[in-house]
Amino acid sequence: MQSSAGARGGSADARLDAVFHALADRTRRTLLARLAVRPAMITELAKPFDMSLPAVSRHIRVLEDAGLVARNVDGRVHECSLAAAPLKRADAWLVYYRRFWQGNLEALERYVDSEGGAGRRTAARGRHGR
Amino acid sequence: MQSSAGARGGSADARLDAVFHALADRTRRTLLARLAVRPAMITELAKPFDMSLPAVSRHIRVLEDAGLVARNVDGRVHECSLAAAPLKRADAWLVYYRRFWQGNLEALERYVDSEGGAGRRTAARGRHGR
DNA sequence: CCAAAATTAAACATTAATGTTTAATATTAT
DNA sequence: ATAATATTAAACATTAATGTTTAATTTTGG
Repeated sequence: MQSSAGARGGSADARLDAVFHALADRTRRTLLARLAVRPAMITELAKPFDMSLPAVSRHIRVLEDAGLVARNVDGRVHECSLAAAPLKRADAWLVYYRRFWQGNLEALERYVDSEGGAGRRTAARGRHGR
Repeated sequence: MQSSAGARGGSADARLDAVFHALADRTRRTLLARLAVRPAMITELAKPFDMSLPAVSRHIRVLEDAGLVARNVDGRVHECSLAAAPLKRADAWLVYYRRFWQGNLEALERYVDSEGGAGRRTAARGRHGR
């Protein structure tokens, strides 16, 4: 697979940085949700937002750079579509922590035992103030 | 209980923003991985990093604000521990897109089924027997 | 009491992220 | 050829994010 436009290029860490950063914005998440329905062009994607077209255009660019959006230029129209592969990466990162909230204590206990650690449960620990 | 620093407070969107933003940094992801092993105090957490202690302290604060780290102050020592609940939120967001990379319809079915609880929809029940 | 230890607060310097508005660039349609 | 479309590029203004270094603050061990 060649390195074309978005997503690739950096280390695994840099790629995760890009993906999580792309997801850390409501507008961009909304764009992804929209693209999950079906592909659309920039103007169309921008319509629902109370924001200038260039601004949305750049949000899409961020998504594209993270590899989350693929772009197919046809004349003056740029058709964007969802490219979920990088989400798989995010999911793969996340899966490691799933055991901490799934209540699957067996896996956690097994792990803690193997570490011989002073592990405690990670539910809601004490409050804190500052 | 006042709404102090961590996690809650904002809208679902704001919370997701905070979580994804917190994850969009290698240092912070490394901190979480470390805390997944066992709780630790700030100084201890900072040691492995080639960065000043205050800098790490602030990374931890970002994680705390996202609700990903719980802090238990004991004297001058702040013991931090992983609080994975917000990751569940991120995971819940992500799961919607899982079908886009899993290529099979089982994932979609799993998703639709898991809609049960609050907003259950019966549409795709028993579509394609398996 | 006093110095060491554990942390955060302050004060700064830099760079990244976001939005806006106003061009500039291609493409198409008339 | 022109004008209308679809998009990005530029130029700016602002605010957020990160790091550093140098104080404060609060505890704790002697």
